[in-house]
Amino acid sequence: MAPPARSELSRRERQIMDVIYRLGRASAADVHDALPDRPSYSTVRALLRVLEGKGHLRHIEDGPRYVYSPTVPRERARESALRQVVSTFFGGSTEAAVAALLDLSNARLSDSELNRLAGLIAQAKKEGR
Amino acid sequence: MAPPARSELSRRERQIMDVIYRLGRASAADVHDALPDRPSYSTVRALLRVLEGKGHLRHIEDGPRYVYSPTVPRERARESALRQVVSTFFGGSTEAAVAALLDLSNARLSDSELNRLAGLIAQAKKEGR
DNA sequence: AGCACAATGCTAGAATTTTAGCATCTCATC
DNA sequence: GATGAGATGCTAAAATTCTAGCATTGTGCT
Repeated sequence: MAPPARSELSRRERQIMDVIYRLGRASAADVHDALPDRPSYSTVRALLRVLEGKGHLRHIEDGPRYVYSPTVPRERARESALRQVVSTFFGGSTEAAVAALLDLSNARLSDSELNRLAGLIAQAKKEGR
Repeated sequence: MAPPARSELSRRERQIMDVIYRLGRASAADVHDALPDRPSYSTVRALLRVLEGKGHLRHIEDGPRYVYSPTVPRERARESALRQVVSTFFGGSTEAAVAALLDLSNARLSDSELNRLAGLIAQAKKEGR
């Protein structure tokens, strides 16, 4: 019953899962609005049903409409996503990935953010992790 | 002629691109070996040709065989990948993403790695970025 | 109770993706 | 220069994905 790995998702399925992770939870209309190359509303609903059938999504009823959310919580999903990126693009080096993140042109971290990160690193060092 | 966005890739295409980014460059046989649910060798070659046609890959001849490499260099591709993850799973917060990376259970950064990162952060602070 | 609005379920067809087989070519070796 | 191993190109068909239309159901308002 475990949801298939993300790498098993088809193109549209992936796009939809991304939208839902971005929004946290979403109605069919929300997904429809956010999707690139918007297919018909009807299509979106069909895909949501497929994703639910495969165990990627669940829904609750909010009045007349369904609100979908991922079965794999955001925190776990993003952990996998990070691992995937680190392994595919950074040869497994977390350090290199962090460095690249700090370099992202649109990153523009504020001083307080940088201070917090410095704190996290200091702590990691202390813990001998 | 620009290669379509990564989000446009089909399932197998994506898997193949991941393999090639992981390896840097790869022959059809390399890709075949690394692919999950290994399809036939012939299938892999067909997909490589498709990806080349779409502008994602190029190849050079190495004696009798083709060696494929991405048209978008690793550095640019990984930047996009990071942006994508940050935006989808971290609400656009680079800080949160870095914190999550440091937390990855299998990360185990060494002291020297942590020191280097601390240096990078100090530098970012200095540069007022 | 009746009506309009907005949602869902289902189903079938189009389009794309994925697959494998077969013919051909090249390189190294004998 | 003939042969075998291993590579590629092409093509057609299976499988999956994607799509939209239509029927139905439910909600809230008058």
